[in-house]
Amino acid sequence: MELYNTLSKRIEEFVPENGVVKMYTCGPTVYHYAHIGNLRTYLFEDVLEKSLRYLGYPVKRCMNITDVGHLENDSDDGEDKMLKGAKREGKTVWEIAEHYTNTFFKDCEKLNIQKPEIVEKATDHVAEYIQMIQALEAKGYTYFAEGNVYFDVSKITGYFELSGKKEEDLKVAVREGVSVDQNKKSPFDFVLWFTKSKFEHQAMKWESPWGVGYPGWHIECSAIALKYLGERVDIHCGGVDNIFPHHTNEIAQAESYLGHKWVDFWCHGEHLNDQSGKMSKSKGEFLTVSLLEEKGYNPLCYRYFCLGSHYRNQLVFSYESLEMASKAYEKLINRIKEMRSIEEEGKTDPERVEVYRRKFKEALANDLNTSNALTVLYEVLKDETMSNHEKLNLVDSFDEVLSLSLTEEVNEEKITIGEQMVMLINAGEEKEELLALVDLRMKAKQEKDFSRADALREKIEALGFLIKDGRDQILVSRK
RNA sequence: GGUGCCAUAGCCAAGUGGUAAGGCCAAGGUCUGCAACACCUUCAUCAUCAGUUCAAAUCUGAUUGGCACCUCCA
Repeated sequence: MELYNTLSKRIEEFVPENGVVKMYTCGPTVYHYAHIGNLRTYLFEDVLEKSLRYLGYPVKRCMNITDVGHLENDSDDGEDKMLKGAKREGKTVWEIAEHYTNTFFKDCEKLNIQKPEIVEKATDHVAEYIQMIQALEAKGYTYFAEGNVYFDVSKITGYFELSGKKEEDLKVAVREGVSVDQNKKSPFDFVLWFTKSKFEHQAMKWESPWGVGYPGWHIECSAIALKYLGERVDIHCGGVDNIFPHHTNEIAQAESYLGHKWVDFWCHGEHLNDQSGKMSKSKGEFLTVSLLEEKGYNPLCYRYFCLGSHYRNQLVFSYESLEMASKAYEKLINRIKEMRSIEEEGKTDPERVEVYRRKFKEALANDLNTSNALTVLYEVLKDETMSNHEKLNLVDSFDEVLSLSLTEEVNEEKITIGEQMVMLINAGEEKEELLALVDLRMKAKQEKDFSRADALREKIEALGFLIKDGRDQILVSRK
């Protein structure tokens, strides 16, 4: 598989160190709802994991839940995000963390994002952080100033490798609202452990050799990854914003701790933007999965929308685009549903099937070209030399990666009313009622009472079904 | 100020030197009592300029425009 590696800035052949791919993905900070931009990264990671499996690599994946408060910035005047969330909602930080962790996974579920095999909370690993920081301290990579333990960037080389920046080019505190921590020897030094809290009600704090406090915001991922995946990680993912400083600092501390290279591939997902730029929780409309649902969109439309683009391209969200994706997705689903309802004894050309399977794999193996993978899906649907049965086998197989719920079981039933064949798809409990309406409508049509027939069609639609007058049969399917 | 990414039809988007995939929309048509669905047909020379080459959307340089990163962030 070919994958873009942020470390080398190029596409490289990915080969796991030993058989199983050890994959670490930075998880959410659970202080608020995730917006669909946040979710785009998890979507990318989901597709990556599933693609690896599809291509034959077993995957062991770990993700953290950041439930410990991170400061809004590294200096003294930032606000603690968890605490801010708690204040906003009148809950304890622990309640906030639990609530938003749950909603995060619910959102993921709606987008068919599989929960990673290992999910670990930051607050459950304080002992590991302390142990790691102590080890770094013993090796001389840290210093203590004004109550906080800092990582000393000057002690290592290659600090800027991942970000591809030059130290002299980096401006400190260039963004508004970011101020410089005067205790640092170098502006790039970062906090490993805080003991100084200006928050009187700081709820999350722990005993440590440096005093009561809480961990810095880079140490958790490294420590959790080390504990569950061992000393070498094949792929470490996150959003592009994590490249600097989060992942940069992770490399610094983890490799200093280990004394050798830690992560082989760094993979980053680009952001979802709105028309004015990067989507954020504080600016513009707060686009959540629930909001999309409220507006009548199936969350999987959003998944389809993202799959149509490349994970390393910035993608601009607009309702127009979502609408397009939504239509395309519904069409796709209906087309496949219909295919399932039509029995067809076809001739088999195994080579043909293999060609598509190979093309699909090639698309994925080409740095996750999901857009082309979707094209292969459409090619399969269009292929006239294959039977529906074979096509559906491929569709089901592709959906292991695409996860667009293309494989949904169709409950079909053929019923003859008089001379007319009626095909019911997913009729469920409304079956009898539907049949009665279909029957009435047929009679109305025979009597050329079209206004009555139309009224009956509307009734059927009101029940949530579509009726199609085909040549050989009337098709009634759930919308 | 520094750095990086990007610019393909109304929209999304593939393409990485050999003459523009795919999807949505739109238009015309077949079917239909009408409609929906389905199906068929049509719909771009790739931001601009210059260069390299037998050949460029694809390489080089410049220009213009957009976005991002430079300690909240996916």
